[in-house]
Amino acid sequence: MHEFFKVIGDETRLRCLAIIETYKNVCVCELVHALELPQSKISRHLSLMKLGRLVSQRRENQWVLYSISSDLSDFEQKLITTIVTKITQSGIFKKDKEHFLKMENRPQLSREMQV
Amino acid sequence: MHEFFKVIGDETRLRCLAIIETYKNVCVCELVHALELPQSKISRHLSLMKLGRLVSQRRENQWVLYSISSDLSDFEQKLITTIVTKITQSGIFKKDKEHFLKMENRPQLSREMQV
DNA sequence: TGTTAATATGTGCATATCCACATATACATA
DNA sequence: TATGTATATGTGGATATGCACATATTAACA
Repeated sequence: MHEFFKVIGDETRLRCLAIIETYKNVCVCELVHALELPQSKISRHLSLMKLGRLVSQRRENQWVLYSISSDLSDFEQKLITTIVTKITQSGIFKKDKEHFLKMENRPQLSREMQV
Repeated sequence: MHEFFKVIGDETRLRCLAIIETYKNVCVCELVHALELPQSKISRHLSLMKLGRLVSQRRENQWVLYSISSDLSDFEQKLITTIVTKITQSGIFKKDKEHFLKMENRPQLSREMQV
């Protein structure tokens, strides 16, 4: 249980989680644009989140899409929803979302939702 | 926000939090007995939790009583309740509680609740 | 096959975290 | 004042974490 919180106890990972939870299937380069951080940094944090079973990945052509892991417990699922809902109100996340949406040539990815 | 999760992203701190949330006003030596860990370890983790504003302390005679901080946001308060309720079901916490209750010469402290 | 875009990883470094052990401090009481 | 109990902290060492930079890997496509 503490492992779960350890994973989200980092700003970069929390911001990634919020974008992924919001847009459902997000590739690395979109996160790089949204958070304005080096690609290697994003990639490594995603690896950690994958190790912690918070997210899973699948490849779609040249992109690797990350999404919230489907084999989380109901408790963990609900926690993520609750937390992300809260984060969404913060200034940082609003900027991340802006940057995400303003990204030029955003890849056409299969998403469950477009916000 | 991630700071909050960083604090509870540690097993010792999560166990302390659960005992404190359950028994309301808990001294260090009770936690030492409950978790069966060295006093200095417990004390340091409590310091971290205090730094993170999760708990506050007050002295009562020779004891220092820790309790859940009262100036947490509603959101954080509710999170703690939710999380502790979940932890309470785990084997580790049941043992901690047992040890807490079996402690000999448990100091007579002012508690809001006796479980 | 060569090039480009997307992603992952090797590496070295700085810093943070966690721990045990010893010691200091605070309080109560004889 | 001396002693015992409760708590906090100094210290050094082991390990983990986070980062930037460079490079490797994978896929698409000319």
